[in-house]
Amino acid sequence: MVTERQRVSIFDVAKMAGVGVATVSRVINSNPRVSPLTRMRVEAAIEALGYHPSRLASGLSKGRQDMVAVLVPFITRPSVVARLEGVIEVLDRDGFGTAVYSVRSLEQRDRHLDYLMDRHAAIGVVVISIPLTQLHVERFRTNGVYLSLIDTASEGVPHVVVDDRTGGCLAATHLISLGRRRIGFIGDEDLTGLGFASSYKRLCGLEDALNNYHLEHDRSLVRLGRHGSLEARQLCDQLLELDRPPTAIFAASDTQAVGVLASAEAHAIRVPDDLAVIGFDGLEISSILGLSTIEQPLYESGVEGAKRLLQQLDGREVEQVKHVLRLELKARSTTISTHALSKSGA
Amino acid sequence: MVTERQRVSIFDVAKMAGVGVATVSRVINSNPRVSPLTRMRVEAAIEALGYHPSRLASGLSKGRQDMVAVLVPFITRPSVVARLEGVIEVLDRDGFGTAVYSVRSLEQRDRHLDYLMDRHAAIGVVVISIPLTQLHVERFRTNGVYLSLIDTASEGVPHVVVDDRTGGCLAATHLISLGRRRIGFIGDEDLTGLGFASSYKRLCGLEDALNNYHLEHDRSLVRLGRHGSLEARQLCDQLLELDRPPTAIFAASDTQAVGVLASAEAHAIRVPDDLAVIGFDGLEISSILGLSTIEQPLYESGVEGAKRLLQQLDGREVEQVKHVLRLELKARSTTISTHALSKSGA
DNA sequence: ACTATCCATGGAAGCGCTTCCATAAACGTT
DNA sequence: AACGTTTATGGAAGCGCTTCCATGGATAGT
Repeated sequence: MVTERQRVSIFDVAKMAGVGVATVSRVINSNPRVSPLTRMRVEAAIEALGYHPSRLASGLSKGRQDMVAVLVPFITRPSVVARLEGVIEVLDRDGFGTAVYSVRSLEQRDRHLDYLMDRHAAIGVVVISIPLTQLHVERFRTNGVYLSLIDTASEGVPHVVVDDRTGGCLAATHLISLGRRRIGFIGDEDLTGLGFASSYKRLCGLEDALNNYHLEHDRSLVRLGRHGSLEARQLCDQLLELDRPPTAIFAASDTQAVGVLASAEAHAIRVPDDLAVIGFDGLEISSILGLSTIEQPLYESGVEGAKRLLQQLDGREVEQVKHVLRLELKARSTTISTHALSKSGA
Repeated sequence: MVTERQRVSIFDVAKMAGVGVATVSRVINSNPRVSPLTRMRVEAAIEALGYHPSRLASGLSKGRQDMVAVLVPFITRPSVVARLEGVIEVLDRDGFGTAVYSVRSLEQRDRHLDYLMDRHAAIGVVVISIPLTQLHVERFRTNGVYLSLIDTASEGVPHVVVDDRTGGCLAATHLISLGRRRIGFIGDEDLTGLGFASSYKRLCGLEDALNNYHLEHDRSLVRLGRHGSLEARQLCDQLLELDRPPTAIFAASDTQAVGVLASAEAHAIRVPDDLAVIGFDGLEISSILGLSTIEQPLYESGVEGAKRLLQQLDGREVEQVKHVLRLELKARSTTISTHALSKSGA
């Protein structure tokens, strides 16, 4: 272990500057009640000593700290990361640190949640895409930990979401309007028990659309599996090898749609002629691949979610508990024939 | 502002259990020097009161805290996230929280670094893919903050890296061995001033390979731009529209290779027949797309990097300051004709 | 000129925890 | 039975900061 230099504390600075600790504290916290001369002396001492205030001590003393926790599932998913980026950016701009807690199981969710309930583990927490039980929410309230939800909702807690069901309907309606009738669906199977619901809601949206057109929904065209391109490709293989394969596929995410595209290619099935494909999310990959998709403002959801946490910290009421972001259909070359499309497809 | 319940402290627990605070502290920290009976009484009181120890107070008192900071550039890049995931996982397993600091500019890098130098902002920091100056490193040492580097190196600081240059050589050699002579390169231009070097090193590797075969390197086939599929596609467009377009392209990352593939498709250029394409990283997308690539263990680099930080925290010397992870050529259908390849390509 | 304010400042009491030290009880030893 | 050990436990002093309160000098109001 390295022999450590004795930490320089506020006391050392005070001594060197010939003032009291209270004054040093005022300087650090930009309290105006310090004469310019004194302030300069203190600043000089801080500089000379290479003093850094201890975040821990300050937090303890103030009874509040500058760390916000973010709970994220499967951090490798591009949609999650895009949201996270928005969160981090906003928090950083306001001087808060972001502690990321990754959860991939119920056990992990509860462990982290338990930890965070402690008022001092984080001043507030942002939850991305993980449904919370009413019990959790209650405990947050009891413990006085602020909470902001992204892509998940809970009674009375500020949350920013999109309408997945309507999004699903939008996607399906697009396919139907293109004359497709046999629409396959590839989505997530929730093996974690965490209760992810967006894939399911999008499927409901698909059925809504079918109903609107008085079309029967062939349940055998629905395939659920682990989230991922590889898994989606396998599921799609099953679909395409059916006696009566679908003429269109709606994938619950762009990631899965990529797998669908790969499967189609492997089966030498032409897209969009023989198979129309649409995804969900609007990841960069969709625009590169010319993948039609329902685009949602991921980054922005993070920004918005973080802002709403900050509002609470400031003691302001969040004016609009439920914030709904809009969805946008991006019709590209996996649903619309290329010659009918402008060159770029973006 | 919500009226807050008075926080329950260790003192309340002690009173309720009829013991001293020291004993409660021992129970919390699983100190064996507590009789089973007393332990039970204390635990009951903790439960009854819903007590949670304050991390801040504990950290302050112990003079160490349980938060590790991770500095990451462009958190949305899949390669960065994969590394980050490894880091988080290991730290979490050891009871450490992970504070993520995203840096996209020099200013941000320095601001975060300044902040972290304070011994108490984080017990240690893991830096991913961001070159540090000798000055920074020095200050870390002076301030007694532990440091572990991933995908970047610094004299005397534990780091885990791959040999990008050799990787580049590997990729290029593969292309050359396939009979390709005019090899284009699409890589990163460092607009941030942060000094990312891997793209450049991979380019050097390409030249090494060319030299090995006594081939001339046509510099006009090198195109650098912002990291991203879209940008890479544009750069590739330029290359493919040349009078003498390249017969192979080495992209500095899979993300960029995806852009290359899109460009080739738009130009109706057959891959791999007319154009062989190879990427770098081994992201999931490469295996889905059948993209040849140089695979590096990203997740593992995070794991390894975090472990080395932990070793330092434990006061153990890191045995091997420089840890080199191996690279692996994945030859798939963008370099090798499909019929010569097994079905899956993974 | 005298009091009522205001301001810059220092002292000291916490914030909630850990840990050193002291104490007393329980144990084993000869 | 007297002694040295070991063990469970409590008290109290910090950890480094913020902030309430008090103080004294300067300023302003009448």
